Amino acid sequence: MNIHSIYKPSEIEDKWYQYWMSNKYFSSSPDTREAYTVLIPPPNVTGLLHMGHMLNITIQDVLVRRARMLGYNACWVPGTDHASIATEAKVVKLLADKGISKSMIGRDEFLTHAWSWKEKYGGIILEQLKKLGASCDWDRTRFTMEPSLYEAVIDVFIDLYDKGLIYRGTKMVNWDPIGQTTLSDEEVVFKEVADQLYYVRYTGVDFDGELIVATTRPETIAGDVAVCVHPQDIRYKKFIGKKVRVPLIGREVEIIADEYIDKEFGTGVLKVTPAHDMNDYNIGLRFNLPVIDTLNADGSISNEGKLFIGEDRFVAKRKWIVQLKQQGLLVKQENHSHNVGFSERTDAVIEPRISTQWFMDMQKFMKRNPEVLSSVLSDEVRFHPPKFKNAYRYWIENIKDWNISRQLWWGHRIPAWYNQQGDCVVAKTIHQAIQKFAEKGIHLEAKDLEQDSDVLDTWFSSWLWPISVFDGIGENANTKELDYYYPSNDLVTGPDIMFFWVARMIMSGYEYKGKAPFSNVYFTGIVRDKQRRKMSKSLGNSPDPLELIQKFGADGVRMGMLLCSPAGNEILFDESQVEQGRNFCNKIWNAFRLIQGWTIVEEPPTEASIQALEYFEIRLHTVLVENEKLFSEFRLSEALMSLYKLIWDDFCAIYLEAIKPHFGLGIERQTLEKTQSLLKTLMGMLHPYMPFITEEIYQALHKGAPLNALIVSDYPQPSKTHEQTLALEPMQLISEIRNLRNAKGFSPKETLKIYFPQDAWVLHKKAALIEKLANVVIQQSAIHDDDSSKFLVLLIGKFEVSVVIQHSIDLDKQKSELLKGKAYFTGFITSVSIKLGNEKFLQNANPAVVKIEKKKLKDAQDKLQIIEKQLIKMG
RNA sequence: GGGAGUUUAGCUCAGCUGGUUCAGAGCAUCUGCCUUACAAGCAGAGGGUCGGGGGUUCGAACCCCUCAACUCCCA
Repeated sequence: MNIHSIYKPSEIEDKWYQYWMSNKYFSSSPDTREAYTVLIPPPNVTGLLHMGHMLNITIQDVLVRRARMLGYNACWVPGTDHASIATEAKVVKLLADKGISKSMIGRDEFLTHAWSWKEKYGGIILEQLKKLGASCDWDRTRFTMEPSLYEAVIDVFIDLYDKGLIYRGTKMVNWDPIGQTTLSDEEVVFKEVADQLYYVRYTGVDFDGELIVATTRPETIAGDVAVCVHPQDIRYKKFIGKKVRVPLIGREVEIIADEYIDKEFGTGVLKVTPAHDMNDYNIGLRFNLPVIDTLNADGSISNEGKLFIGEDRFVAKRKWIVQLKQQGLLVKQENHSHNVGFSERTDAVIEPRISTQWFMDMQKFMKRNPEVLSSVLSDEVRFHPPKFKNAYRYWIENIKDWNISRQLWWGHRIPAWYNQQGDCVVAKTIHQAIQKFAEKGIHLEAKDLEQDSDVLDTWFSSWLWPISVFDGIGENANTKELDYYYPSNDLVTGPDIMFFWVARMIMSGYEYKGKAPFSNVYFTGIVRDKQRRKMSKSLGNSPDPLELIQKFGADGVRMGMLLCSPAGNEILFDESQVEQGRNFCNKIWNAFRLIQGWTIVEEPPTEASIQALEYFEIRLHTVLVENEKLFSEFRLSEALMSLYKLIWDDFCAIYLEAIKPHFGLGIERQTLEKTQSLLKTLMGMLHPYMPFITEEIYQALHKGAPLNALIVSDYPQPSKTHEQTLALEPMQLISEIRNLRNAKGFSPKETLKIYFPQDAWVLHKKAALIEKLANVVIQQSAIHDDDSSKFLVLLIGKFEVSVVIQHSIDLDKQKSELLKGKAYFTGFITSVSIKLGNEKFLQNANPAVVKIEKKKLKDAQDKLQIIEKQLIKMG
């Protein structure tokens, strides 16, 4: 058989993906088996596959494929998220390039453009996932804005409104001047910014002198309605109740006092601008101050701003500074760094802004659903790693009302209707709205009504994902599928959306299903480059995932990503990791080639084959048991590593080398068949991680006609008959003989003679294996030669192994090595003896520990004795 | 400003309730090998005062205190 010596993933990957798809192996429908459900964190329709997805999807696929092989009815639901702000921004830009604005074309036409954009680009990311091998049930692909999911969101809104959990209110909210919409608190990202602190003169009106106010935002001075000092501040106590003049504007405002003021900050005097700062707004409420909004929605100065009207806020800021300087009103400026909020989506600097929005009353919601917190604290919903529980708890305990309206068109339109007087009802259709108005005693017609023009926060749809993908919520709920698949099992996502999404899914789960939507949440790390920088488009430090797959193969990439990504840790991506994955594929490929190339002879298995098999089966059993435990703890990378070592070291380097026939000879039938079956088992164990190469080899071993494809065959189970422990001495002996060859420069081709005593039964049991792997011949009788220059002695456990040497050896070096050993064991014996001589140790330590210490002492004494005997022989 | 976490080999990380000869793994490095599956390979080796200091204990990488550095979250 002629198989290429280099594994070529591109030649087989598409073939197997097609095969799995056409055989419907990914699809799931309810049956008598137990369900195993995973919901994809829906990527944005605007998104392209990046390294974060690669990691995330790989982990999910490993879990899903493993569950499928374990006999669960595995269901992995894919889909995408409409991403209001991001998508709308893309479409707006696309239209702007053609000279078209939203207001020119109106809502309906804009949405037509948005939909066609979605149709064109929205599916790209899902196609990319297929290249990675994702075994999603593609027939179940959902989109958060498709009709039934849209309807579910609207129904939930109405339901929560009717329950009194949603209200409309006027509050200070986060305003994104670029997206021109409000944002929830979670969508604001605070960053440390190096800025200037400006000291500005406010001259007294009814007193001589002035107050100096330190501010970072001179452009909002026009909105000042007071200045405020601390009531206990002796510097300013005398001015409280007097008036100052607002610089450049001339407005007279009062000097008020409030505990909120930090006496140490700046001059201890704060200018109060309720329209543009959360804290100022609160002070304004306490003192019943007016609100002067000096900014427009797009961040330019409004008419109320008096100066530089229409200029952008940042331009206006510079102009204000110049003007203040010219008028001698700027005392000084100094460097000052502070935290500034940015829009998560558009990166615009957020403006606090008073506006009327829809909110969800979270305090009330949490009172109805205390399990949202308790389930996580009690591990009913387990976080991996658990350290994220703290952050979750803090967030829930300090939860703020959720601003759910967005001033956008792309999204779920809020089902609220207003008449010309501004009265409002919440209803699914205009007809129902008319009816609800009628119930209030207001009679009107459709033409008198207008629907709220805003849409809902994207997360207000994603939080229903675990239920809505099964059409399990809303007026037309069909609970047949939901009852079977809900709750899902494991959720894999990044810690950055713990509040946005994970927490809220738990909320909707309890509100609508009375239980959490999943049992495990696995938080992946954030993928960074070697310099610990986040992977980002602007830095250009992210490799193109598809190119990576092209170059290293999907299996190689999957393995590379997984090897270095324990749960919750950051993963520092480097191409060398994927290279390791590729090399591993090649190794497996060549093991397969070797086996396929053998010719059969009708002979019983050799001793070496039998012994190698005994060794390997114990290792196999151990790793299978180990893997079960590691999987239960979501320690995927460790499980993979142990599998890597099992295949590379135990299977290839030891087992295959031991059974390998000498050149020109054939393999015993029974050994070959056993070996093929072992390789099948290994392919099964590895399949969840590296689906393509394992399916290829598995099928080839079955000559293309297996009973079941590997993807749906049984996951290997540890056998009960291999509980014995692995005797390490033979392996140690092999390794020491090889080491000796290396150190002394003996050729691996030269067969050495060795001898070990009859009572060294652990070695005798593996005699044939030792002979083959170490290239030695074991002598049956002791080597009688007083000339110690003719042989070397190795200490294996407590057995002396003599190696006959034809070459002259360096006796002094040999002796000094023995002396080193002597010193070590003498020291060791001393320290253990002291421990065992210590009354307190004997009293306090666990008896088992004492026993172990005694054994350690005995072993060390034996070894020391052997070394000493050796030294005496050498003279 | 408040909170959480991290610090173990050159790099990325394991190390469970303090006790096996416990200081580990992979990668990288170095040495020797193109040995008939694989140089994307084989056989070996070296490498760490477990961030610093103090304490508790018969015994500390592990528990406590303190200092330092880094990361994340919240305001």
